[in-house]
This record gives sequence, structure tokens and C-alpha cells, in this order.
Amino acid sequence: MAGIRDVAKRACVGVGTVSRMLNNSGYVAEDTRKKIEIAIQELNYTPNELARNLYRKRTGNIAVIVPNVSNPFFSQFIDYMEAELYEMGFKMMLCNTVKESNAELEYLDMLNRHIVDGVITGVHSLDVEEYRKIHKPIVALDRYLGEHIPVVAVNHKEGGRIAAEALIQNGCKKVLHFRGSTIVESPYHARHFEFERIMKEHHIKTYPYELAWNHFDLDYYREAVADVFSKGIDFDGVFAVDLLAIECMNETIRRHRKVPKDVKFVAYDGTFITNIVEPKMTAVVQPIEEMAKESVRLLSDLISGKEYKSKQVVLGVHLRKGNTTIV
Amino acid sequence: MAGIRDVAKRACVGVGTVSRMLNNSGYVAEDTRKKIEIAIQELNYTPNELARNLYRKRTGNIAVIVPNVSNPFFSQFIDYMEAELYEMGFKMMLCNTVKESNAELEYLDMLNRHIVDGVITGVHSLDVEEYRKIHKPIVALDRYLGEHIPVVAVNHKEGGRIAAEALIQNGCKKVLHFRGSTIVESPYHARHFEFERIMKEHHIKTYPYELAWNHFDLDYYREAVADVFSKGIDFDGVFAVDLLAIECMNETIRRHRKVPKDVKFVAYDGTFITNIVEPKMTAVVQPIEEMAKESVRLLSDLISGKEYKSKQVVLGVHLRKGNTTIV
DNA sequence: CGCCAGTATAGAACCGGTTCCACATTTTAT
DNA sequence: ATAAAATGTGGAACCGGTTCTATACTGGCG
Repeated sequence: MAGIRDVAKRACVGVGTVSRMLNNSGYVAEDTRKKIEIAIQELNYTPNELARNLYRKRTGNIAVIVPNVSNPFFSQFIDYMEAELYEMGFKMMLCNTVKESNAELEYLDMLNRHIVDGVITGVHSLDVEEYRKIHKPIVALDRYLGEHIPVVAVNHKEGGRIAAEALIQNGCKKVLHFRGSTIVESPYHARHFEFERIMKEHHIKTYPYELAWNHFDLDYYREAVADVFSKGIDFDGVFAVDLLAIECMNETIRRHRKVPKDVKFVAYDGTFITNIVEPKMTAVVQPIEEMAKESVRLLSDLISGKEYKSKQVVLGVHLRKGNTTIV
Repeated sequence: MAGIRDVAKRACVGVGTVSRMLNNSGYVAEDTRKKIEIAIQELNYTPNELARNLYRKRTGNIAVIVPNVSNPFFSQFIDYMEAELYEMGFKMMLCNTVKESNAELEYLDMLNRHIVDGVITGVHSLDVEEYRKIHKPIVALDRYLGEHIPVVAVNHKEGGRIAAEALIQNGCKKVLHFRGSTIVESPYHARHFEFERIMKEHHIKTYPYELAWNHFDLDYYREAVADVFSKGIDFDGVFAVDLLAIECMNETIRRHRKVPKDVKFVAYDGTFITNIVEPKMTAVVQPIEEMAKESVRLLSDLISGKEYKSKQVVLGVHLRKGNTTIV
């Protein structure tokens, strides 16, 4: 593999001159430039980014840590993320962490080892204390990791309110409410809290069903739905995350109850899967693209050492009406 | 940031000794080891992987190029991929290419620039000629790129046969057949070819509908379905990839035709979305996990320069019966 | 005419690791 | 006892870039 010294020798110039020409920095005479170009052509030379990065102390890589890419919420997030990072000249390193709990720590260590320039973390597993020690470019997705780490979050309280209001307007009286585990600390509790509060305010009965903290898969959701039905709970409205809401609706239909006539559904997340079921699901939509955009913005500000204005970005959610609610 | 020379100085040893200790290579006396360990602790030293990689001429990064991660087939593939690569000590660089056509070329150039050690490509866009020039570790997913590039493919012919037989056994007489673009050269044509052949053999009418080569998104599929219905095509069976089959089924249901009574559906891919629609979709299931495993195996053989046995891996598919077919 | 700013270049030093070579000391084998 | 082998170590050279310093030549201006 030809190196810059080979090019320099061939073009009868110094290595510095070749480097200056490649980077368009400093003076290079026009005919010198020509000579070097020819030498590069002849030797089929490509600069070694590794050597470059060693000197510059940066890699252009960003690690994005998520629990599970198969989940549509995360796959859409990753999709937008890659586009945003590409736009800013970064490459995306994707890290799944469901498999092992110490993987998160290992990935964070990549910051010290100069493998990545920054990390965007969307997982809720590691002890927050671990992050307190790290003073490197990190952005958290929907999770508080201490004052020094910026957060991109959604307005969960508003999300809970919107969902509650939708079900109330549809005349629901007995609402099945699947909620995230209270074991983990997360901003999303606000959504369930607000939902319950408003329901109580309107004297509407709810059946809160608490889910396990570490399961997001179809099989688990199916079990939860079976559990609910086996208990013979009678409901006319459901609030749950996309996949679970869908499973619940399918079971409802299989039991010959009409949607939305007998039972109304409001999903939370609003990923594409709420649009591929029949009837289309009414959903509180998270602004996934915005979340990706803001994450990248905050992170690149951190990396370039720029003074960023807001350490905390809270994005709004909105209701997308489908056909699982009537009004 | 402390470097290896700082550690050496602090521990009163040579840099070579520190390096040997860190890599467990060569001789290091027990008490020297202790001294160095203490120095590392005190300085909070972490080796710079960039410098290491420069010398070793490897990065431990693999680029995985897919058209679109949001697509469940690719998101599941990526999910398995990451796990496999992690297992082998690699990090995964994820590259989406739908956005720009020259992105693929740019990502391939990362091989020359020593940003990645290998590439696994699951896209069908670039001119095959481009690949012929590159003699670096590349594995193709379901695509022939010349003799020197190993391929992981599925047995599409078998897939086409299985789908055809399923629809025939269900008594379909007029089958709507969505097929991939014939512009790109790909092994998947075998599936459509075999499907059509068997249908013709059984004197069953088909409506082949050719899709654009570079669209895999819901909106495009929706358009295609609308197009078919607007043409008033009359069908009692459908063969299409997951998402498209689902869209088509939903539209069928919306037009008050019964599934599977009036129309039968067989999807191709069998990702999780075929299991979350009602009725569950009968599908020809691709062995996504195997594909990921084999891709990584082939690639790591290429990287380590090992003589690999099979340049071409063909994996089997199977039918998973859902409720969009009767028998 | 002499001085200075601008243009142009070569090559040494550096980034932070790894490996290799030279050399010293200890252990084992003959 | 002594050669040979094993153990242990320091530091130079190297990986392939970038930047900095030193040096030289040019042209414009007082």
C-alpha cells in the first residue's frame, strides 16, 4: 500500500507539500499540485484515515446505544439518526444492549479508547452513577443522567393527557391501562401518572396493568394480553405502547368484539406498525425524527466544544387519529 | 491524557515493557507487572486504540450496508448482525443508502481509507463493475458481485415453489404477483421465475406487477396497491413481500372481501409484522439469523485470510402457516 | 537599492501505540 | 565448569499521516 512518502518521492517533493495539497492548507504552486496529482493517480494512493485520526485525536465515529433495533421505535430512530450523522460527516456505530448488561459499559469505554468521539444512549439499564465519572460527549435519550449530560426527551405528561382526553371524548368508562414498570427511573412515568390523574378526575375507572421492566418483545406482550383476558377484565378502552396495543386489539377482534364500536384503542409511540393494522390505530405520536435531529445537534455541539444553549430539549407529541377511536 | 510513555516513566520501566505487559506478549517479571499496574491506576491510563490500530493496520470495524433499517427485514438482520459481530470482537458501522446513490461508493471507499476492515452489503444499487476493482473483504447479501466476492443467499427458487404450491393447494385461480424489479441483477429473480413457471404449469392465471427497484417504504407500497385496485384487477390470491402483502390485505378487507375466504395471501420474508396483523399472515420465512451468522463467518474468514471452503452459502426457507390461507 | 510581505518548499518532530534488536541476567543441560 | 537456553528489559525504529520550523525566492514600495 502506497503511503504519502511514496507519493512525495515519486512527485519529487516533500511529504509536507503532499499533505498541504491534500488538505488544501498552506501554499502549493499550481504545477507542483499537478505533479502530485499525477503521482497519486499512478500509485493509486488513498490517505490512511487511521494515521490522520491519530494526529487529530478524533475518529468521526459516534456510538448509538439502543436496547433493541428490531423494535420499530428504535429502528426508525436509528434510521433518522444515521441520516443526520451522515449529514454532519459522522459515521454511526450501532450498539444493541439487550443481550448483556455490561455491554453498555463496554461501549462507553470506547470513548476513552478513542474509538468514538461521542455517544448517544437510549437505554435504561446502567446505574446512573457510572455516567457521573465520564466527562465526554454523551447525550441521553429520554433519560436523566445528571446535570452534566444533556437530554432529549418528549413531553410525556402531555402525551398522557392527550391519550386520556381522547379516550374520554370517545365515551370510555372502563379503561385498560398498560404501564411501564415502576422499578426503573424514567421520565416516562409522567405519562402514566398524568393519564391516571385525569381519569380519576373524570371518575373513569382504570385497570392499571404494570409490565416487566426488561421485556419489549411480542411474546411477552402476548402473554400479558392473555393474562388480562383470562382475568375476565371488562374494558371499553385501552392505552398501551404500539405493539402491545396492537396485540390487545387483535385478541379483542378474535373474541368478536368490534373496534372501535365496543372498544377504543390509543397507542403510544405511533411507529409505522400502527398504520399497517386494520383498523389503523389512533396513536400519540412521538417526534422520532426531531429526537434524532436534536440528539445529533446537541452531541456535535458538545464535540466541537461549542457553548450549547439548552442542555435539555423537550419535544412535543401529538395525536394521530386512526380508526380505533371514533371522534 | 496520559500516554504509554507517561506510564513507563512513572513505573520506571521502558515503554516496550509496558506494551508487552498490556498485551501479554513476551516476558514481564511479576513485580514489574505490579509496578506498571499501579502506575496505570494512578494515571488512569487507557490505551489509545487509534495508535494501536495504525500499527496493526486494522480497526475492528465492519460496515454493514443496507437500503433501509426501518424495514423489518433489515432491522432484524441488523439486530442479529450486531450480536454476531460483537461476539467476534467487531464493532458494527451501520450504513443506510436509500438517501443517496453515491453513498454506497463512499462507504466502500472506507475500506481503502482504513476506516473499516470489511463490508457486508445488502443493497442492490451500485454497478457490479465497481466491485470488480476492489479486492478487499466484502460479503454480499443475496447478490452476485463476481466470482471473487462470496455471497450469502437464500434458496429463492424453493421459496417461489413453496409459495406457489401453497396458493395452488388453496385453490387460487387468479393470482396477483408482486415482483422485484428486473432492472437489478439479483438471485431473487429465481423466486419469481419459479413461481410463474409453476403457476403456468398448473394453468393458473397470474397478474405479475413489477415494483420499482429502489423503494421499500410503506408509502410506495400503498401506491402500488392503490394502482392495482384502480385497475380493477380481479384476484383470489396474492404473493408479495411482507409489508406489501399486508397493505394489500388491509385494502382488500376495507373493500369488504373476506380473508382467507375470498382472497388468500402468502407473504415473503416472514418478519414479525406478519404476526401482528389479523388474520396472521401465512409466510415464506427467510432464515434471517442464519444469514447474519453466515455473513459474519464468511467475512471474518476473509479478513483473517483463512481459506474458506464455500464462497457461496445458500440457505433454506420454509412456510409458516398463518390464517390468510386455509390449508 | 534594501527591506519586507507573500509565496513555496523540504524535512524534522510529533501523534501514541507495537515490535524488534541488543544486551544482561538467570537457569538448565552436558 | 561452561555452553546453551530461557527470562527480562530498555529504547530505537516504525505505522502513515499533520504541523511546524527553517530556508529561499519573488515582487512591490519607500
